[in-house]
Amino acid sequence: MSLRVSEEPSAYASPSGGTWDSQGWNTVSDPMDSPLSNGIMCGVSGGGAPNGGGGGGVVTGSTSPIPTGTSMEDSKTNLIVNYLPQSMSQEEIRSLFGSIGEIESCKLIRDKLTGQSLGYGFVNYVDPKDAEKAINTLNGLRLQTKTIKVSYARPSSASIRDANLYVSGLPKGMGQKELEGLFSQHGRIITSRILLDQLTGLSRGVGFIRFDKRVEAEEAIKGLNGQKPPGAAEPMTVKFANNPSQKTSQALLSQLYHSPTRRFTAPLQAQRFRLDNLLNMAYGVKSRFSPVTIDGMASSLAAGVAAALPGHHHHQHQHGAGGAGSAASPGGVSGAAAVAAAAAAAAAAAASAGWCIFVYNLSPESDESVLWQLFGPFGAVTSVRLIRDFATNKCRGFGFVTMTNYEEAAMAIASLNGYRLGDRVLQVSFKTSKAHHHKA
DNA sequence: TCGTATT
Repeated sequence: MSLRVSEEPSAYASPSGGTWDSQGWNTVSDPMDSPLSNGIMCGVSGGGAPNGGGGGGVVTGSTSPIPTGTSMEDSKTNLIVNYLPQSMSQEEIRSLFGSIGEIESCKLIRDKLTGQSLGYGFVNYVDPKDAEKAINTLNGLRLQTKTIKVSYARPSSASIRDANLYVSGLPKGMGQKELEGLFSQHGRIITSRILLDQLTGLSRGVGFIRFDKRVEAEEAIKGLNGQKPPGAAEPMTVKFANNPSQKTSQALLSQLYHSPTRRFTAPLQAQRFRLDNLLNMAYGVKSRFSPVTIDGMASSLAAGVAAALPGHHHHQHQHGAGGAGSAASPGGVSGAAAVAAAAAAAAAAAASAGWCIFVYNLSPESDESVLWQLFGPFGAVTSVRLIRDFATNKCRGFGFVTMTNYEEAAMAIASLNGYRLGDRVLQVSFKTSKAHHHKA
């Protein structure tokens, strides 16, 4: 069975740079306004606002990290991590959660076709104490526009799949608690959310309910679809939610399919946007100023961009006659496949290179998570490294953070340099000795 | 009238 790719450019294949993962600076909170000690929501919350008052404010949802009413015998070390930023890789997750304790295994769930992150993953610790510590320290951590959720994973089984409901026609005045009250008679609710209008913050009258078990969701549909909520004038619609990622798979494939011929003919500027768009779609790489260079593919583009960047000490690449177009498919045998491979290579390079930032005047008690907390809200963080004293294992007062995108790194530096952390004033700058850091 | 929660 072959893959059918639409000939029509889909709305998602627009080269004009629009992405469904719209992350903007407007959603990045000012660190001055949210001290670290308040930036993390710990443990079991009694149902307070899950978004920490910041972020996009598009949705409201429950984030109780510990499954109530379930024995935890089988989930003392294995965690599920939800609401991960689109650009976060498995290795970044390992880096983040590895700062808590030894990890037995770690897996980011990806779309089978495109490799796109589905926004959640699993971290299994060796020691149950570390799993508990990860929930207490990392649940509610804000990374980019997301607030991650860290909770014990339920035992995997078919009965808990496809248990997510989409509800529309809710009274605008109905809140999350009332929504849960309505649905809880049919089973245990894992998450609920009501979508809010971006501008007004008011309910859009639609939401999601995820039950623990699919049978519970089925019963809820039977009992509530077409019913009027208490006091409501109109009936609501309750149905299974769309299966995620279908649309994005199509979009990426369509994008790849339409790319090859244009790669040869488009002017340089257009090609740069196209490459960026490809990266964006493939891995959520946002910036047009990625420091990545891809040998034989886009090195001249990258060099050209690099030359225009202040404070960028990137070493010069020899850009041969091939230039930007030289990586396109040989002989056009499999254009889409070639571009897909090139995009994958570019994205892999993007994931392993970046802008290295020097952070000075950290307290001896600091750990890696503080670096994630400080820099995560500004954009894609590839890795953090806290320098410790060999004997005491205490922080020697400095560390390094690698960020994927120049603009995000620059914004982080501008914002965090001089930031008061406890009784210390941080010094934050691009690392000066080397151009940028490549992970081993 | 649809965000990304079970390897």
